[in-house]
Amino acid sequence: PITTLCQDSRLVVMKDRSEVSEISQSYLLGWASGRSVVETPPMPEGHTIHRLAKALQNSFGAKAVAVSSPQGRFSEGAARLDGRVLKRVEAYGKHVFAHWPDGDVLHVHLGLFGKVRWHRDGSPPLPGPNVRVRFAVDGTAADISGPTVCAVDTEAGRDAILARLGPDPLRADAVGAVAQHRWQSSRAPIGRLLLDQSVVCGIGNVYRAEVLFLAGVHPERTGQTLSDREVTFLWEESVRQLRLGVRSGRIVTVDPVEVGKARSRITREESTYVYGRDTCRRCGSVVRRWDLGARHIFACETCQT
DNA sequence: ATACCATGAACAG
DNA sequence: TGTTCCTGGTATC
Repeated sequence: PITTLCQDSRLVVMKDRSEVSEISQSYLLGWASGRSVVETPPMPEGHTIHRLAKALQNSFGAKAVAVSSPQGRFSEGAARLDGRVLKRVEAYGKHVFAHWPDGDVLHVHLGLFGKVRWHRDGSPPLPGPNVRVRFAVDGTAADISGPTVCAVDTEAGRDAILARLGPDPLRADAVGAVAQHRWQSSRAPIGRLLLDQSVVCGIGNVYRAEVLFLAGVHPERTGQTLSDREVTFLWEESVRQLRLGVRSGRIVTVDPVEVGKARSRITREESTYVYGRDTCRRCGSVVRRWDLGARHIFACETCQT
């Protein structure tokens, strides 16, 4: 049997490798090596980043952390932070900020390729050649590779980044009305506005397609044409979906009852109504796929008007 | 060995 | 709008 520790500390036991993909390909690693390894999904959206911040806080907060940069591209920053006590880790949208004494703030953005591998079995393996930064305390290590941003900043720098971000649906202090007002003031298509992190932050390409589907709104609709009811729904559904994502560690936007999976595992293919699909999970119509905002967008033109 | 693709975003013009 | 940067899994030769 293969035993793997999840990021949320659940222990999963699998019979063999074939069960790995059913449970979560990107979350469960280590079956080959016998190690307990957890990995963030590739191409993270806001929910993954909030989970990451919590995991870093839990494992390394209030501890003296060994910080290194095996890859070498963050050697200076690592040397600056190495051995110091990590105060607090927070997430805002898709950004992670790790706060250290004396106003140092490690800013990490995983971007499209960034990934975190956890080693919790007490003997972390040697880091791979692309590990930008490793956090290690006792037997636990977190390896960050491929981030688009990994830099030591200041508290003021962190504040400046927050200032150019829209409200984050996952933050308790988020003001949804700010995003709703921006949407209704814009002539840009709502499908573009949902990816614009200065309007609302944390939503990525999957949640964009799915939240628009759930609202019954076509991605090409101009922000200005959206009713109060529609923008309210879009915000509240973003909050709901992202929270579900934080809880489960994966994006599952379908209603399990609607798709007849109330009691069984929902596979990746079944987890969305339109994203990445050929046909609509609700009505069976052909899903249209095109480019919007330099990304693929998916929509059911029967369900979304 | 190589190509291609992806849940991101800054930047040039 | 197009280009660039970051990585690695899968498909194709």
